[in-house]
Amino acid sequence: MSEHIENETSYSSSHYRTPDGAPADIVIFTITSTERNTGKKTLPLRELQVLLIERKRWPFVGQWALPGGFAKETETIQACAERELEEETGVSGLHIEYFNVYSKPGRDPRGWIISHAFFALVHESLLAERRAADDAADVKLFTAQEALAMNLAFDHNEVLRDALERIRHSMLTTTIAKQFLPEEFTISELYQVIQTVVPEFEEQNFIRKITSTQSRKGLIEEATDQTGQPKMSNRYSQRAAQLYRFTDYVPQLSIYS
Amino acid sequence: MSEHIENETSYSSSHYRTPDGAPADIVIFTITSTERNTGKKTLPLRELQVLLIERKRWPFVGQWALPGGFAKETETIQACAERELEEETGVSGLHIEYFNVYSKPGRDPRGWIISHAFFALVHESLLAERRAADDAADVKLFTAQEALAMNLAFDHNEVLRDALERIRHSMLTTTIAKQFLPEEFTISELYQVIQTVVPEFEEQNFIRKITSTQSRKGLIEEATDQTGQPKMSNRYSQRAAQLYRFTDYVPQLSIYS
DNA sequence: TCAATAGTGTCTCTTAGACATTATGGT
DNA sequence: ACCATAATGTCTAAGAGACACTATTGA
Repeated sequence: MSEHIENETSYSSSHYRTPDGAPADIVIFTITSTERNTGKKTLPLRELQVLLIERKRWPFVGQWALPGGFAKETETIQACAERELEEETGVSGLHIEYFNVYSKPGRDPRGWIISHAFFALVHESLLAERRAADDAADVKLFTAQEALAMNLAFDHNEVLRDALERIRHSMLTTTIAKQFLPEEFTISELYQVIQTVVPEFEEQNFIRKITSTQSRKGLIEEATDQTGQPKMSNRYSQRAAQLYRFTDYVPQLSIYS
Repeated sequence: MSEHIENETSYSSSHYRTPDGAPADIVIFTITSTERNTGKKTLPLRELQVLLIERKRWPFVGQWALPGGFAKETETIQACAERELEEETGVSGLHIEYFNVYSKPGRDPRGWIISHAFFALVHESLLAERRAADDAADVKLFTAQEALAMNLAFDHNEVLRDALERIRHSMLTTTIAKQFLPEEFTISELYQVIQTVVPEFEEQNFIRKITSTQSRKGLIEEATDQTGQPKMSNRYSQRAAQLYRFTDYVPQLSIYS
């Protein structure tokens, strides 16, 4: 067997070129809801949005980019990403997930810089507050389609595309929908959130399938008040709708069963 | 909004500490089959194995580690991993997949070294040949359990644990089983491969579910010869078994439907 | 009373899940 | 004839999928 690179590259051989930085970039997703002003109560319009920042320094001055920053030697890449996310939202403990590394030579004019990409799912209320509190014009939400059509800095178009693919897959296979919903939500809200991220998603008998606790093994459960009475909401319609909450059940999928 | 790190860390500020290398480590999985020597034809014993190398240099001299090596400035991390995999197997074009980054401070005594972990799925024939052709004693296959119980170099125990979790999940949700199977295989072979990676997997009516093309949408199809006759195999039993092949159908899973 | 959302009835066909049973063919 | 593997029969209960239908209530 041939020598392994890791043996050849010993501690003393510092004549090898080393990277010029290890950044984390974050695709911050949120779903905004805007009221439709008909006379009647209606379901809001929901849109999948991405937070971008306008660059002020070389390289890519004036272009929009994903937020991010360089990791320090004393922290993990994940910690770096969490720190950046907190800087953008003012809140910690949000859902953040690593999804890919970007290392194409020349991707960053500043040198050999391998970027680590995360996506975060944030409830709109957090970003709305943040934007309101800030008067800088260089941070904005764009719809996913808008952002994809822009000419982003670095290879961020590719990063964003990959992130979208990932979130679409996760939306259908995990319970990340809860990141975009209040603790207690109606079936329509859940359905709308799924459709916002995955427009192709369509289930005629959605309410039936998801509430038939036998097959879904209790993915969601009815919300009740202290007296055990079912909690209802009429924020979107005259007729009140049952509120549900996610349980902690983690569904296991399989193509073979 | 506060300044972003990426703006503060401009091209000229090279006073920041930079990483000392960007390696890729590869968890090379294979499934070995060993004949049971009963008089009768039987299904072979299958085991999930991992390729490890014994380190010859500082750090962790004499300890077992995952194969890997440092990326060059002129290649992507993925290309580096593919190169390493080809060095181990002598073959290119194998299934290789990125799954995580490891960046805990101090994980590598040589410095600030952020490692990128891949897993590869290799048919046993490729590694068997390789081992036979090579007289070095520092490359070996271990069963997954053995490897996990060892004290591996760096944080490779953690990497291996994560890789195992990932491959177990992928085995049930994607068609990676085909990486461990010949082009045409029997239902028992497929079942055995799945069970080797995911011992908990048990389906009473496996053959029925997977061959009922209506629900599985033709995940696999019967292998036939030139005349359209079904191809059979009796390598594991007296009664010949139908051979199947994977189609290119990619199943879409959802917890909501 | 209408609009917009919430939810149920009903039907057919398919699938899940559990077990029992039959098929094959070399040693 | 036996054994290990391959495959089918049969039954029940549950679910998928399609569509029509009823329920609620503020403006």
